[in-house]
Amino acid sequence: MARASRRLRRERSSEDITDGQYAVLAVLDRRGPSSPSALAEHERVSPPSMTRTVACLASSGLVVRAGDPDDGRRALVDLTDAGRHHLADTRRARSGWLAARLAELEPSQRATLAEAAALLTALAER
Amino acid sequence: MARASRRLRRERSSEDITDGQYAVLAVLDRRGPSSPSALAEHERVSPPSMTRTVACLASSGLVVRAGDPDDGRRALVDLTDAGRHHLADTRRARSGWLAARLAELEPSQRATLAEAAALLTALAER
DNA sequence: GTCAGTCGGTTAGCATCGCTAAGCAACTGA
DNA sequence: TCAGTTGCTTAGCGATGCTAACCGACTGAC
Repeated sequence: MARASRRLRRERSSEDITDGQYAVLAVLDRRGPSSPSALAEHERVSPPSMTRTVACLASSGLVVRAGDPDDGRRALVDLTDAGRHHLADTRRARSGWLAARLAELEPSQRATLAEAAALLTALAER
Repeated sequence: MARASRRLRRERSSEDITDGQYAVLAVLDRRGPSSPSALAEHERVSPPSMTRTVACLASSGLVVRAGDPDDGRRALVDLTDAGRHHLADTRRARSGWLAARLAELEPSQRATLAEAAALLTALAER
């Protein structure tokens, strides 16, 4: 996994958004506004790490932080329109190399990878 | 993959050897003495990064660097006895959590993960 | 034989990303 | 009302990745 991750990273080196930031944008897109701690738990990262990631996205204008009206401690992070567009652009850019590699595989091999991804996701939640 | 990696890392946080260092020890054990550049290529890492990893292992006495008698530029990295022992210890320590999680899966699911690992290894080599 | 170019490895220095410790403000319950 | 908890952030460290630049050893053309 580590070797594959490093190999993949090489293909994305020219992008202006990091891996962790992209993951957060994707989660916000799929799940809607989320609190920093919910994002941290989902990504299996400590709250301070998520604070930093969110701060970076916010300073780029891709997300906004809003206070929860019911609980002054709580914050809610949400995508901006710029964030949504950026997510779409990044998705397009990232699909290139990996999609080409996946296309070279047998359908059953792609299925194996998909199943393994689900297993790893479940494993990460233990 | 990123989430699973971070989850796994939590289980190893108390160890005295890092992930990359462990990987290098394992490669040396399996393949025998190797040059830094061969190690770097295998791990999909830049030569300077591997230099640092090897230097750290060497200063811990787990590997030794020897010059190639035929080519003065070349270096060969090899395990010391301490390195071999350390590798065995670390292997034992690391197997705990993951082995327990894997034991909870169906045999077919473990097979899926094994196949996926092979596919990812091949993918990393492209 | 020599000297320019290449090659393997390293050093220097930077960015990112993970963490823990500690702080602050908001909430909660005895 | 006030002590404890909770959610988030700030501060600061360590590990890991990179590129640029350097050095000594080799190689090949002359």
